Amino acid sequence: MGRRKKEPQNVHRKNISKIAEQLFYEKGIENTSMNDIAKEAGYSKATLYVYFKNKEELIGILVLESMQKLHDYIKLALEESNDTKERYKKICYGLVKYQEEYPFYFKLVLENINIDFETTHFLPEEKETFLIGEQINDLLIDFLKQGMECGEIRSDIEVLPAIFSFWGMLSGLIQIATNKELYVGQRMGKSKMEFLNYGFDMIYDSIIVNGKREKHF
Amino acid sequence: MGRRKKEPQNVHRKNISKIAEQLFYEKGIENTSMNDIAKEAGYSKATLYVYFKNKEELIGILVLESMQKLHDYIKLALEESNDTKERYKKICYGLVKYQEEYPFYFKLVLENINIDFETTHFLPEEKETFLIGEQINDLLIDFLKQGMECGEIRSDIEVLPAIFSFWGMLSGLIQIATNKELYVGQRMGKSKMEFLNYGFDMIYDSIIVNGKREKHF
Amino acid sequence: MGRRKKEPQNVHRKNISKIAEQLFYEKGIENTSMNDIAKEAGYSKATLYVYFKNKEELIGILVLESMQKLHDYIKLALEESNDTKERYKKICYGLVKYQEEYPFYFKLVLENINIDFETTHFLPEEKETFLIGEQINDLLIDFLKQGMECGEIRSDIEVLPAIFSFWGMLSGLIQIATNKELYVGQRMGKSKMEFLNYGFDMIYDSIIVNGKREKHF
Amino acid sequence: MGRRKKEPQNVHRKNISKIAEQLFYEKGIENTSMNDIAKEAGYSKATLYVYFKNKEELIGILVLESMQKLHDYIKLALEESNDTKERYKKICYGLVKYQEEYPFYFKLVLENINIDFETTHFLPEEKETFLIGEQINDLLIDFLKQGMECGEIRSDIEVLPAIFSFWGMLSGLIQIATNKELYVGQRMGKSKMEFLNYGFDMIYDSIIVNGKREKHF
DNA sequence: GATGAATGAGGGTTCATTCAT
DNA sequence: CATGAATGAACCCTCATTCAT
Repeated sequence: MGRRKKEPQNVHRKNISKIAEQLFYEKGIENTSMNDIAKEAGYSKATLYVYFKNKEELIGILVLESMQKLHDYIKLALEESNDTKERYKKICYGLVKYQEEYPFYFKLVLENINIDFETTHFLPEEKETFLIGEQINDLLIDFLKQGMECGEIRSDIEVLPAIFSFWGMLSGLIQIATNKELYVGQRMGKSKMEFLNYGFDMIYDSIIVNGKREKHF
Repeated sequence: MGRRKKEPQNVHRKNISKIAEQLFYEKGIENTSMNDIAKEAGYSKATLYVYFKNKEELIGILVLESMQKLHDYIKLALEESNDTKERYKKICYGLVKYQEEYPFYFKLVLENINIDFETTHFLPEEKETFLIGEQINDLLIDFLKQGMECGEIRSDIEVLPAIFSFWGMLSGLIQIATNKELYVGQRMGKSKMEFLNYGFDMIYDSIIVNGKREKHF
Repeated sequence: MGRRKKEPQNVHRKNISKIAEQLFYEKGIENTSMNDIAKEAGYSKATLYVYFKNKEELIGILVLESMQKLHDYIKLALEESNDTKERYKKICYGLVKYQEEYPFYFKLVLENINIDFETTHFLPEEKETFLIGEQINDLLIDFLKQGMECGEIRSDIEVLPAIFSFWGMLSGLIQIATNKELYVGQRMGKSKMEFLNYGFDMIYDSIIVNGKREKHF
Repeated sequence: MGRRKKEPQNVHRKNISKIAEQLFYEKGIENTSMNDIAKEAGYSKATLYVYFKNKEELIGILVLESMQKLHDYIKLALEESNDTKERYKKICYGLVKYQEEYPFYFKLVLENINIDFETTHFLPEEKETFLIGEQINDLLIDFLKQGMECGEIRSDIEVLPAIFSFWGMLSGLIQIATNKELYVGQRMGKSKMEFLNYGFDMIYDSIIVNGKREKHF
């Protein structure tokens, strides 16, 4: 293969990380070799190491980028509306969009937000990752508080536990919706989005004030 | 080393899979080599291949066993009480117990229940795994239906979607409770179990009939 | 290639280390890959790792073995005679023999005897290597002391510095005799052994009591 | 980065070889990559290949340079005095100085002087290296002959063998003094230089005429 | 002349698996 | 049945070197 056209560094990094993300998602990190990534991306194995110090850094950067994206999605969702339920749904959709765009990151992020608290050794990227995770939490805390202030959300809710429960439930829901999309379609006659909406509403019901629950569907 | 005492096949399989399970838990599947398992279990590496066709089969069987345990836990949970909320909580605790006992498979199972619909190639164990998954679903469907019949659970609920939502939410919750146990403790002053109870109650609230919600905590 | 005949472990280790020694000597440690060794020895690369934990261990064991051999040669030399000069020459010949039999070790050993004093981290082999090095020193110290007692060797000599000077001179001499064998032959008309004897005598002259020097050659 | 100022070729070669020399010393030739050299010297990796055909040539030139230095040291030593012992000691100190300045090449040179006789392939630099080696020999031959003429050095000595023995002994001595500096200090209470002087005197004793030996120390 | 970019070849090491016994 | 022994294939990573600009 001939030499590559001169392109800005960044293009190559993007090329590579894009492919890496794909392969990591499809086969798992451990089962994706640098060789695989190189071949699939059309570079030489050695070239990967020109753009990334090692596999670890490649992963770290992937996670970091994805966290940033996730943060942006949620921030945007909250800015688009003032109505609590609408904002909630927008957040959910943001999460779904994120999951669809960065399926691999999705899994990773869920496993990593804040977890670094327990770790003593931080790579530079990991530190940043942790910070963005905190920012996302702050965004959600604000959302919840505002919902409570305007009387839409139950005031007996504890903010932090609720946020974390949210995270767990929503991500679990999205995960299952993705993994079993076909099954859901065949057995329930629901599209992934329909199923998700059902679940999102279930979750919302759990936090709104008593009188506001609607009959679903 | 001399030959091993003649013991029923099954004993050896159990010995091996027990150790494997342990190691998989401690170090992850990818980071546990057949060598590790053999050494720890006190067999020769080659002997592992007498009892298991390959690593994949070993894993498959482990997953299968764990699914069976999960099924048993849930079945037991449902038999222990007739009160809907109690049964619900018992199911949740069963899940937690399962997660603690088979932390490693927890994720695997979540990704595997039913998903095989989409797969063309089935190992024998995978087929069984799938069947047990179905049985678990059936158990939960019955639970939900009975809850609706006795007027505790909202009747406007669609059974199948609700079950799957449950799965997603509960597993997501448990996952996060486990991954962030330390964080939860430090920032919320809650133990893992306290946090989980909070979340379980949130979820339950979403399915019970309107008037029955209690103030939490 | 078919499977290997069953031979005692030790045979394989010897096979491998023999070849390794050869290659290390010919091309240097750094320029000899495990692959080279494997190919030359007729084993698969992976097989090397059955018999040696890694390259480092292979080297370490090589050094250790060679030190042992050296020790034995010197011990033998000292036991063969009681005459100081004879013993001295026997030691020299022992060194030469050792150099010819283990040319690679020769270099290594010279660089390693005692040097580990300066190192903080010891591999098990390194410790042993060091100990054998000390034993060799002790042998030589005894020899020198006995020579002084019987009035053959100058009594104004400081034992330890003399031993170390010996080491340096003798090994340097042998090294050059080996490296420049051809040159020595062509330019001096001397065989390697003749040249060495010349040098050995020079060195001996420096330690004997004044009146005993002979005219050389 | 902008282009480099136009400077005479030679400056760049010096810059590079200076750094290379340093790194080779610190980490060894094998463990010093062209990358390391380039970075440390502030050039691009590719630029190194503008000034040196390859790593081998870079090393060759370094060796050559060092040989030249050694030659100069010895020449200077001989010019500084007419007294045989003084000249001898000056030569020794010249060698020590050389070893300290070019520790890494010391070994290389010892292995390479004249050895190329046996080699069929000569790089241009290697040829020169060989010639300087010869010149050094000539210097020493003259020294020895003059010492014999003035009655200080034993006349029964064969010049060429003695020279080579010298080389071997002195270099061996210096090598050991360097490798075991710490050990020598701890066990003998001697500085490297004290130890070396001891050894140098021992060697000198072996070539002077019988009556002139002094009691040492 | 100087360099950014790229790479083929190879480094040590591990692993799941096989086969003769 | 159980295993010691062996290995092909793969893994992450590094390096000297080249080439278009």
